[in-house]
Amino acid sequence: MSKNEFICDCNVIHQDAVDNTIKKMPDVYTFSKLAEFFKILGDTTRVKILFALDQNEMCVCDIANVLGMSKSSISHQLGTLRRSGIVKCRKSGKEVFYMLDDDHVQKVFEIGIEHIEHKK
Amino acid sequence: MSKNEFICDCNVIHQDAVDNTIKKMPDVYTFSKLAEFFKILGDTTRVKILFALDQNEMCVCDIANVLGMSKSSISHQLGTLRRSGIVKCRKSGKEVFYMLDDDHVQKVFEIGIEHIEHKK
DNA sequence: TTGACAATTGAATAATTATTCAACTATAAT
DNA sequence: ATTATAGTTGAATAATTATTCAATTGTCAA
Repeated sequence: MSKNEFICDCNVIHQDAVDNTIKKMPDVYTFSKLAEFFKILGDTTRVKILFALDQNEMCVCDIANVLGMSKSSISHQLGTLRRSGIVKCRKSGKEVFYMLDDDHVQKVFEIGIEHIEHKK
Repeated sequence: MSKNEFICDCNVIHQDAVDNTIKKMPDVYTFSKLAEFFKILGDTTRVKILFALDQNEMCVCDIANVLGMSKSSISHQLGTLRRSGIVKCRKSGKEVFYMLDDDHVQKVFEIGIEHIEHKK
Protein backbone atom coordinates (compact mmCIF):
# COMPACT_ATOMS: atom_id res chain seq x y z
CA MET A 1 0.00 0.00 0.00
CA SER A 2 1.69 3.18 -1.22
CA LYS A 3 1.44 6.38 0.74
CA ASN A 4 -0.63 7.96 -2.03
CA GLU A 5 -3.58 5.77 -1.16
CA PHE A 6 -4.10 7.85 1.96
CA ILE A 7 -4.65 10.89 -0.26
CA CYS A 8 -6.07 9.55 -3.50
CA ASP A 9 -7.05 6.30 -5.26
CA CYS A 10 -4.19 6.40 -7.79
CA ASN A 11 -0.45 6.97 -8.04
CA VAL A 12 1.45 10.05 -9.06
CA ILE A 13 2.66 9.59 -12.63
CA HIS A 14 4.63 12.77 -13.22
CA GLN A 15 6.15 13.60 -9.86
CA ASP A 16 7.85 16.83 -11.03
CA ALA A 17 4.69 18.38 -12.43
CA VAL A 18 2.72 17.39 -9.34
CA ASP A 19 5.29 18.76 -6.88
CA ASN A 20 5.72 21.94 -8.89
CA THR A 21 1.97 22.52 -8.96
CA ILE A 22 1.41 21.76 -5.28
CA LYS A 23 4.17 24.24 -4.42
CA LYS A 24 2.41 27.03 -6.32
CA MET A 25 -1.16 26.31 -5.17
CA PRO A 26 -2.83 29.28 -3.41
CA ASP A 27 -4.49 28.64 -0.07
CA VAL A 28 -7.93 27.10 0.34
CA TYR A 29 -9.47 30.48 1.15
CA THR A 30 -8.40 32.03 -2.17
CA PHE A 31 -9.83 29.12 -4.16
CA SER A 32 -13.02 29.23 -2.16
CA LYS A 33 -13.47 32.97 -2.76
CA LEU A 34 -12.56 32.65 -6.44
CA ALA A 35 -15.08 29.86 -6.98
CA GLU A 36 -17.74 31.81 -5.10
CA PHE A 37 -17.10 34.87 -7.27
CA PHE A 38 -17.60 32.90 -10.48
CA LYS A 39 -20.53 30.99 -9.05
CA ILE A 40 -22.34 34.24 -8.38
CA LEU A 41 -21.76 35.31 -11.98
CA GLY A 42 -22.92 31.90 -13.17
CA ASP A 43 -26.66 32.42 -13.22
CA THR A 44 -28.84 33.62 -16.09
CA THR A 45 -30.80 36.08 -13.99
CA ARG A 46 -27.69 37.55 -12.41
CA VAL A 47 -25.78 38.00 -15.69
CA LYS A 48 -28.82 39.81 -17.07
CA ILE A 49 -28.89 42.05 -14.00
CA LEU A 50 -25.19 42.75 -14.35
CA PHE A 51 -25.60 43.54 -18.04
CA ALA A 52 -28.34 46.02 -17.15
CA LEU A 53 -26.25 47.63 -14.40
CA ASP A 54 -23.34 47.88 -16.81
CA GLN A 55 -25.56 50.18 -18.94
CA ASN A 56 -27.07 52.38 -16.21
CA GLU A 57 -27.48 52.28 -12.46
CA MET A 58 -31.04 51.11 -11.86
CA CYS A 59 -33.64 50.58 -9.16
CA VAL A 60 -35.25 47.24 -8.34
CA CYS A 61 -38.52 47.87 -10.20
CA ASP A 62 -36.71 48.92 -13.35
CA ILE A 63 -34.58 45.79 -13.34
CA ALA A 64 -37.67 43.66 -12.66
CA ASN A 65 -39.32 45.21 -15.71
CA VAL A 66 -36.28 44.80 -17.94
CA LEU A 67 -36.07 41.11 -17.06
CA GLY A 68 -39.84 40.54 -16.83
CA MET A 69 -39.53 39.07 -13.33
CA SER A 70 -40.91 39.76 -9.87
CA LYS A 71 -39.51 42.44 -7.58
CA SER A 72 -38.93 39.84 -4.86
CA SER A 73 -36.89 37.58 -7.06
CA ILE A 74 -34.74 40.48 -8.29
CA SER A 75 -34.28 41.79 -4.75
CA HIS A 76 -33.10 38.38 -3.58
CA GLN A 77 -30.55 38.23 -6.39
CA LEU A 78 -29.40 41.80 -5.77
CA GLY A 79 -28.89 40.87 -2.13
CA THR A 80 -26.71 37.96 -3.20
CA LEU A 81 -24.74 40.18 -5.57
CA ARG A 82 -24.30 42.86 -2.92
CA ARG A 83 -23.18 40.46 -0.19
CA SER A 84 -20.57 39.13 -2.64
CA GLY A 85 -19.23 42.62 -3.30
CA ILE A 86 -20.20 42.52 -6.98
CA VAL A 87 -22.76 45.34 -6.85
CA LYS A 88 -23.28 48.22 -4.46
CA CYS A 89 -26.24 50.54 -3.93
CA ARG A 90 -27.38 53.99 -2.85
CA LYS A 91 -30.77 54.98 -1.45
CA SER A 92 -32.81 57.85 -2.79
CA GLY A 93 -36.20 58.28 -1.17
CA LYS A 94 -38.19 55.08 -1.52
CA GLU A 95 -35.91 53.81 -4.25
CA VAL A 96 -32.64 51.91 -4.05
CA PHE A 97 -30.29 52.30 -6.99
CA TYR A 98 -27.91 49.49 -7.75
CA MET A 99 -24.62 49.68 -9.69
CA LEU A 100 -21.53 47.53 -10.35
CA ASP A 101 -19.12 47.64 -7.43
CA ASP A 102 -15.87 48.02 -9.39
CA ASP A 103 -14.38 47.51 -12.83
CA HIS A 104 -13.05 44.00 -12.27
CA VAL A 105 -16.59 42.77 -12.71
CA GLN A 106 -16.94 44.72 -15.92
CA LYS A 107 -13.66 43.34 -17.29
CA VAL A 108 -14.51 39.75 -16.43
CA PHE A 109 -17.88 40.31 -18.04
CA GLU A 110 -16.39 41.62 -21.28
CA ILE A 111 -13.91 38.78 -21.60
CA GLY A 112 -16.71 36.34 -20.83
CA ILE A 113 -18.83 37.71 -23.66
CA GLU A 114 -15.76 37.74 -25.94
CA HIS A 115 -15.28 34.08 -25.12
CA ILE A 116 -18.89 33.23 -25.97
CA GLU A 117 -18.75 35.14 -29.27
CA HIS A 118 -15.44 33.45 -30.11
CA LYS A 119 -16.91 30.00 -29.52
CA LYS A 120 -19.97 30.55 -31.72
CA MET B 1 -54.49 47.30 -14.23
CA SER B 2 -51.48 48.62 -16.10
CA LYS B 3 -49.95 46.67 -18.96
CA ASN B 4 -46.82 46.08 -16.87
CA GLU B 5 -48.68 43.68 -14.65
CA PHE B 6 -48.63 41.16 -17.46
CA ILE B 7 -44.83 41.21 -17.34
CA CYS B 8 -43.92 42.02 -13.76
CA ASP B 9 -45.47 42.81 -10.36
CA CYS B 10 -44.40 46.47 -10.35
CA ASN B 11 -44.33 49.58 -12.53
CA VAL B 12 -41.53 51.01 -14.61
CA ILE B 13 -40.12 53.99 -12.73
CA HIS B 14 -37.45 55.24 -15.12
CA GLN B 15 -38.85 54.55 -18.57
CA ASP B 16 -35.79 55.85 -20.46
CA ALA B 17 -33.29 53.69 -18.63
CA VAL B 18 -35.53 50.65 -19.01
CA ASP B 19 -36.14 51.17 -22.74
CA ASN B 20 -32.47 51.89 -23.37
CA THR B 21 -31.42 48.74 -21.58
CA ILE B 22 -33.99 46.48 -23.23
CA LYS B 23 -32.83 47.75 -26.62
CA LYS B 24 -29.23 46.74 -25.91
CA MET B 25 -29.95 43.36 -24.30
CA PRO B 26 -28.24 40.44 -26.06
CA ASP B 27 -30.37 37.42 -26.97
CA VAL B 28 -31.35 34.72 -24.51
CA TYR B 29 -28.82 32.30 -25.98
CA THR B 30 -25.88 34.60 -25.26
CA PHE B 31 -26.94 35.12 -21.65
CA SER B 32 -27.49 31.42 -21.22
CA LYS B 33 -24.03 30.57 -22.56
CA LEU B 34 -22.39 33.34 -20.56
CA ALA B 35 -24.01 32.16 -17.33
CA GLU B 36 -23.05 28.57 -18.10
CA PHE B 37 -19.45 29.60 -18.70
CA PHE B 38 -19.21 31.31 -15.31
CA LYS B 39 -21.14 28.55 -13.58
CA ILE B 40 -18.57 26.02 -14.76
CA LEU B 41 -15.78 28.19 -13.32
CA GLY B 42 -17.75 28.61 -10.10
CA ASP B 43 -16.75 25.45 -8.29
CA THR B 44 -13.85 24.94 -5.87
CA THR B 45 -12.71 21.69 -7.44
CA ARG B 46 -12.84 23.09 -10.96
CA VAL B 47 -10.94 26.31 -10.15
CA LYS B 48 -8.23 24.16 -8.56
CA ILE B 49 -8.07 21.99 -11.67
CA LEU B 50 -7.85 25.07 -13.87
CA PHE B 51 -5.10 26.52 -11.70
CA ALA B 52 -3.16 23.28 -12.07
CA LEU B 53 -3.66 23.19 -15.84
CA ASP B 54 -2.54 26.80 -16.03
CA GLN B 55 0.84 25.63 -14.66
CA ASN B 56 1.34 22.48 -16.74
CA GLU B 57 -0.74 20.17 -18.88
CA MET B 58 -1.53 17.19 -16.67
CA CYS B 59 -3.05 13.73 -16.70
CA VAL B 60 -6.02 12.68 -14.55
CA CYS B 61 -4.00 10.84 -11.89
CA ASP B 62 -1.65 13.78 -11.41
CA ILE B 63 -4.53 16.18 -10.93
CA ALA B 64 -6.21 13.74 -8.55
CA ASN B 65 -3.01 13.67 -6.48
CA VAL B 66 -2.56 17.43 -6.52
CA LEU B 67 -6.10 17.91 -5.24
CA GLY B 68 -6.16 14.82 -3.02
CA MET B 69 -9.34 13.55 -4.64
CA SER B 70 -10.49 10.44 -6.47
CA LYS B 71 -9.79 9.77 -10.16
CA SER B 72 -13.49 9.39 -10.82
CA SER B 73 -14.41 12.71 -9.33
CA ILE B 74 -11.66 14.50 -11.27
CA SER B 75 -12.61 12.72 -14.48
CA HIS B 76 -16.25 13.78 -14.10
CA GLN B 77 -15.16 17.39 -13.61
CA LEU B 78 -12.75 17.25 -16.54
CA GLY B 79 -15.61 15.95 -18.66
CA THR B 80 -17.73 18.91 -17.63
CA LEU B 81 -14.88 21.32 -18.39
CA ARG B 82 -14.23 19.69 -21.75
CA ARG B 83 -17.87 19.67 -22.84
CA SER B 84 -17.98 23.40 -22.01
CA GLY B 85 -14.95 24.09 -24.17
CA ILE B 86 -12.85 25.28 -21.25
CA VAL B 87 -10.24 22.52 -21.41
CA LYS B 88 -9.11 20.20 -24.19
CA CYS B 89 -7.06 17.00 -24.11
CA ARG B 90 -4.67 14.76 -26.01
CA LYS B 91 -4.12 11.04 -25.55
CA SER B 92 -0.69 9.48 -25.12
CA GLY B 93 -0.71 5.76 -24.48
CA LYS B 94 -2.88 5.00 -21.48
CA GLU B 95 -2.75 8.58 -20.32
CA VAL B 96 -4.92 11.56 -21.23
CA PHE B 97 -3.32 14.95 -20.86
CA TYR B 98 -5.58 17.91 -20.19
CA MET B 99 -4.83 21.58 -20.86
CA LEU B 100 -6.68 24.90 -21.00
CA ASP B 101 -8.57 25.32 -24.27
CA ASP B 102 -7.64 28.95 -25.01
CA ASP B 103 -6.36 32.10 -23.35
CA HIS B 104 -9.77 33.63 -22.60
CA VAL B 105 -10.01 31.23 -19.70
CA GLN B 106 -6.57 32.24 -18.48
CA LYS B 107 -7.45 35.95 -18.68
CA VAL B 108 -10.75 35.55 -16.87
CA PHE B 109 -8.88 33.53 -14.25
CA GLU B 110 -6.24 36.17 -13.71
CA ILE B 111 -8.76 38.98 -13.36
CA GLY B 112 -10.77 36.80 -11.01
CA ILE B 113 -7.76 36.27 -8.75
CA GLU B 114 -6.92 39.98 -9.01
CA HIS B 115 -10.47 40.73 -7.85
CA ILE B 116 -10.14 38.40 -4.85
CA GLU B 117 -6.77 39.87 -3.84
CA HIS B 118 -8.17 43.38 -4.24
CA LYS B 119 -11.10 42.58 -1.95
CA LYS B 120 -8.94 41.14 0.88
C1' DT C 1 -52.37 59.47 10.18
C1' DT C 2 -53.73 56.95 6.60
C1' DG C 3 -52.94 54.83 2.17
C1' DA C 4 -49.81 53.66 -1.51
C1' DC C 5 -45.73 51.93 -3.14
C1' DA C 6 -40.48 50.51 -3.18
C1' DA C 7 -37.92 47.16 -1.28
C1' DT C 8 -36.55 43.44 1.89
C1' DT C 9 -36.93 39.07 4.14
C1' DG C 10 -37.90 34.11 5.80
C1' DA C 11 -39.81 29.85 4.76
C1' DA C 12 -41.06 26.41 1.48
C1' DT C 13 -40.73 24.05 -2.80
C1' DA C 14 -38.52 22.46 -6.87
C1' DA C 15 -34.57 21.88 -9.55
C1' DT C 16 -29.78 21.36 -10.13
C1' DT C 17 -25.40 19.15 -9.20
C1' DA C 18 -20.85 17.28 -6.81
C1' DT C 19 -19.10 13.16 -5.14
C1' DT C 20 -19.16 8.22 -4.35
C1' DC C 21 -19.55 3.61 -5.83
C1' DA C 22 -19.33 0.02 -9.03
C1' DA C 23 -18.80 -1.55 -13.45
C1' DC C 24 -16.65 -0.90 -17.61
C1' DT C 25 -13.17 0.21 -21.76
C1' DA C 26 -8.57 0.79 -23.53
C1' DT C 27 -3.79 0.46 -23.53
C1' DA C 28 0.68 -1.48 -22.10
C1' DA C 29 3.71 -4.91 -20.12
C1' DT C 30 4.91 -9.60 -18.70
C1' DA D 1 -3.55 -14.38 -23.10
C1' DT D 2 -3.42 -12.37 -18.76
C1' DT D 3 -2.69 -8.88 -15.49
C1' DA D 4 -2.31 -4.19 -14.14
C1' DT D 5 -3.27 0.44 -14.62
C1' DA D 6 -5.42 5.00 -16.76
C1' DG D 7 -9.49 6.70 -17.56
C1' DT D 8 -14.59 6.93 -18.35
C1' DT D 9 -19.35 6.43 -17.22
C1' DG D 10 -24.22 5.80 -15.11
C1' DA D 11 -26.87 5.70 -11.13
C1' DA D 12 -27.70 7.15 -6.48
C1' DT D 13 -27.30 10.19 -2.66
C1' DA D 14 -26.69 14.49 -0.46
C1' DA D 15 -26.24 19.25 -0.63
C1' DT D 16 -27.04 23.58 -2.63
C1' DT D 17 -30.01 27.13 -4.47
C1' DA D 18 -33.54 29.99 -7.54
C1' DT D 19 -38.11 31.41 -7.37
C1' DT D 20 -42.58 31.99 -5.20
C1' DC D 21 -45.52 33.45 -1.59
C1' DA D 22 -46.75 36.06 2.31
C1' DA D 23 -45.60 39.22 5.61
C1' DT D 24 -43.00 43.24 6.92
C1' DT D 25 -40.23 47.74 6.83
C1' DG D 26 -39.47 52.37 5.34
C1' DT D 27 -40.64 56.46 2.86
C1' DC D 28 -43.59 59.74 0.56
C1' DA D 29 -47.98 62.16 -0.46
C1' DA D 30 -52.68 63.37 0.51
